[in-house]
Amino acid sequence: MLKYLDYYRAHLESLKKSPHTIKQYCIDTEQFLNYIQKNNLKLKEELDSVLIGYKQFLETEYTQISSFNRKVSSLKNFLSFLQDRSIINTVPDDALKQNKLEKRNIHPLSQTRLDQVLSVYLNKYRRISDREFGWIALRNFCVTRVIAELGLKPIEVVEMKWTHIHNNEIKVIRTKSVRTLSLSKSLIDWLELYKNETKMIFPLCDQVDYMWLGIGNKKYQPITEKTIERIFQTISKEVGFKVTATALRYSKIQNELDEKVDEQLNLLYIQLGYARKGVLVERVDRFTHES
DNA sequence: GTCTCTGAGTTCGGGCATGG
DNA sequence: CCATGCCCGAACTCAGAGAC
Repeated sequence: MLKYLDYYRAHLESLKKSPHTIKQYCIDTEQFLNYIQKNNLKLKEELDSVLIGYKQFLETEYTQISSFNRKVSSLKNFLSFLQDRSIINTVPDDALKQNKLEKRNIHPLSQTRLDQVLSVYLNKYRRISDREFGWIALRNFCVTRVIAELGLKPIEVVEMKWTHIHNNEIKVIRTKSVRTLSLSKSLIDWLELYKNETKMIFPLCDQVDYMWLGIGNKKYQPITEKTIERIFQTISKEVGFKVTATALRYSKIQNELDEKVDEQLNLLYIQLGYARKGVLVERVDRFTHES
């Protein structure tokens, strides 16, 4: 049964699908084939009932509708691959309908919690006398400040470069877009301080444009998203509740919304790096104001 | 215009490796 | 030992395109 998986992978590769897609499709397909095997089902003869059972399995397994839909989507792709090779007769596409997305609430951080989060590395920085660890605390504080203030995603943070900053503005450069955000006076001062401290630790840092450097086994290399993730893991442990970069980003969006009126949404979605207004509107819809 | 699906990219958690 | 990179599987998010 699992031999189909190898054929399928070769098929996807021949279509020059991106490695991400191939990987995800194969994970999904392997899961499907394992399900059939474990339950002693026949793919060809019992396809309709297999699909009914499998959809139920997915539904109970994945509470996120978007995840469920992604699984169904790749299952559909796999089944039409089988159909093209006459391994199955038909792809019953009504059995492969995606579920409707329902709204899930986003809980932005309260101001109190936001302050707690920001103060973790600030306090460390003030407390620590060791030169290197002090610098790390300063770096991590600046990273959290940047995310809280600019609402950046982790990937956008690790790609920040000094030359993207001009006066009080920073350009956030993505594959297909650039947006310019303004920096507060306070943030500029912190970044300036961080830059000077960095020079003390890394004498040659002038030759590196990346803003956020690592101190471990890869000196003079920019940190990765993983390090950002770990910064938030540490913060979570200290404050006693779970906080992620995404939560900070959403909190920033909500703060912006509180200040801006509806018609300015148009500007806001560009500023926050959404390609369409719809995405932001959907997100806004999910905010709850209980906190 | 708005909704749906798809392909691709990002985030997350956790294990292991490495250089200081 | 620490910080952090690298890798993996899995979940989640996003954007383009086509359907309605």
